[in-house]
Amino acid sequence: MPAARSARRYWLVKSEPDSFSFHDLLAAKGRTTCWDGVRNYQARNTMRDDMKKGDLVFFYHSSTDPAAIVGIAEVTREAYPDHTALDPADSHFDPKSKAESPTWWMVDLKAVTTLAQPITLAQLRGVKGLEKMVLLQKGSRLSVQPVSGKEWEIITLL
DNA sequence: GCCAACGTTGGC
DNA sequence: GCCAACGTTGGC
Repeated sequence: MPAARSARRYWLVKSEPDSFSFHDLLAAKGRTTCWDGVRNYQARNTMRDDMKKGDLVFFYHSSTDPAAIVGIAEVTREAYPDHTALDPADSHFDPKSKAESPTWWMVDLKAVTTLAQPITLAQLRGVKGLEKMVLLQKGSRLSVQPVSGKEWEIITLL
């Protein structure tokens, strides 16, 4: 038997809906996609080291009006190498990444729930208890980020 | 479209 | 190791 897993953790991923929307995730095979193309080390570390199968993820639409959390997804596969970094034809190609020692990693995400009503960024900014949420920090642009258990509870109860 | 904030790169 | 220059993110 594997050791008892630690408590489920919570995350938030950003996507520009013009590139890949929550609707696109719902339409994907198995409602699942690999979260490729992340090229930020902090976000990479989160995916490679911290996101575990069964963790839940807010799916956030950025650079759109209004920016908002639109759905919930689940981690269904833990970190594996991001193949797009090794493909010269891919826009996310990174010549410094090697197959034998990948620089970039990704997880699989599966759509779980569409929010009946998107929760907008402006709305989140007014919610007590979310003052320290990474998403709401000035200048925050991390595309894969942690959400505390308390923050998750507050938001899902809105 | 603007631009502030941020991460990365590269010269020194 | 510093830091200016650059490219990107993402709200507005």
